[in-house]
Amino acid sequence: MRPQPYIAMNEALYLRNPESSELGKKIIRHSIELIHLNGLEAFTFRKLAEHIGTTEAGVYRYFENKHKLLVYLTAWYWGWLEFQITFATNNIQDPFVKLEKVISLLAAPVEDDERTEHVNEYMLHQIIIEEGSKAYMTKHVEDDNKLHYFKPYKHLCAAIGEMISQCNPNYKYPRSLATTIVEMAHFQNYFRVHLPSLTDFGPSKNERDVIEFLNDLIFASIRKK
Amino acid sequence: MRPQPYIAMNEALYLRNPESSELGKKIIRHSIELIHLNGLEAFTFRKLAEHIGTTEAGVYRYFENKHKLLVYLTAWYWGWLEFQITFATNNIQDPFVKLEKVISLLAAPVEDDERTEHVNEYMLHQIIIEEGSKAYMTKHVEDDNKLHYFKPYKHLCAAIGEMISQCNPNYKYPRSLATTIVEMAHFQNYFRVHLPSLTDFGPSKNERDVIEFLNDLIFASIRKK
DNA sequence: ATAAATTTGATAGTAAAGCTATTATATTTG
DNA sequence: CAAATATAATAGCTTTACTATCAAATTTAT
Repeated sequence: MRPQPYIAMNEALYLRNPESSELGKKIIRHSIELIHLNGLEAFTFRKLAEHIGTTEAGVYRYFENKHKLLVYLTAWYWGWLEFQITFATNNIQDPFVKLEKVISLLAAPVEDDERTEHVNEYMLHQIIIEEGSKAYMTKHVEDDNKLHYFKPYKHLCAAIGEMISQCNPNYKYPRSLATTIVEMAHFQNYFRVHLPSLTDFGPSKNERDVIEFLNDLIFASIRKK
Repeated sequence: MRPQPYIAMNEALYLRNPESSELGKKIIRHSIELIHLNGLEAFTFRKLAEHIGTTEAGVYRYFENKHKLLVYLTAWYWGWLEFQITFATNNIQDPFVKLEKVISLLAAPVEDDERTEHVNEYMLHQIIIEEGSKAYMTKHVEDDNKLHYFKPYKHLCAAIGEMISQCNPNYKYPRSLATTIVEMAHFQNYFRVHLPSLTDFGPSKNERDVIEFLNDLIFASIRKK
């Protein structure tokens, strides 16, 4: 019996809660579809509105601009993923096994979670890989950070850092290693697909290779000494 | 006696070679200044033209659009950095020492290279940290890749991968580890400055911490077994 | 069941970004 | 000095990003 995931969202990210109405849920569902299909650059509120069958002004009533919508989607994703991780590692005692599980969940393909009607997690995962870092790679990161936009991401990284410290309390860089795991889970998969010569995974290979690489990298550091 | 660095640029990146005229060099110099100051998002050819004292159309004669200009700047940076690395590791025999030097060059602050009149490498380095991944995180990566836009980046990563293999011919992921070094040298510095809670480097700490983290991470993997 | 409140749709409009074209004037080069 | 090339000046067009207004529809509270 898998419980219904509840993702608490920062209210500063939206003008009207998209989960509270049909139009709002449509905005989420179709923005994921459109960004997944054409990328963030080509995505506009006008195109989204046309796609949904509403008006531009209608979308603007929910989100101030497309950057906030992207941050909303990334925050949602990290919240959802931490929920998955918590659930999947709940009854694992060994922190090494726990961490291995986390690496798998980060680097393996994500399947659509049917419990969340209006969010396609498969597509959202792809969006996070391709556009996720743009959420915080801006001149206004600091402001956004003060408004706690990145809390779910930071919370997840902190949790992973905790696991690392449990594996080896003397390891000096648990948080930096945690962000390395998270970022590299995505970057290596991105390179594997789009710029394969930057990786050691042939074109025919799959995500297992990325997971093996990360396991090798991370546990060599943690186990050392 | 440091030799004059010559950075060979892919001609597909520009309409007119910016190095071939005064206006062209001004475009490079001032776009670096403006992107460094306000970020890529706020940067437009109109503002650049005003800043230089020319017209928008004048800028468009050199670069098709701001994405190609960004790719040009990143390609230039990676070309310049590989030149620095080649020069700095030229008479080092030990591949471990070589790799350590590379990590330093990647993660330490960059000073302006006075041999290059129209490029401020300090600012350009900051731009690469903050905007660099946007050069290949697009829906048209594959097309851009076919036109060899990312050659300098890939060439540098390949060279680092070579060094890793020299350190340990049995290490299975030299190229993925190379991209991990390059990306993390930038990401950890970005997080250190803008989202410090994602790292283990306090706010007062400097780039040395990032270098130590990377050395610890990389050599644990390579030396293993 | 109906009045009040809220949500949505339709329409309009503005400023800036992104890009192209044309012609005149400098400047360089042959 | 003529020819070729580079730059400046101006204009214009489409799209993006965003705001405002008002009417119609739907929900909710009494």
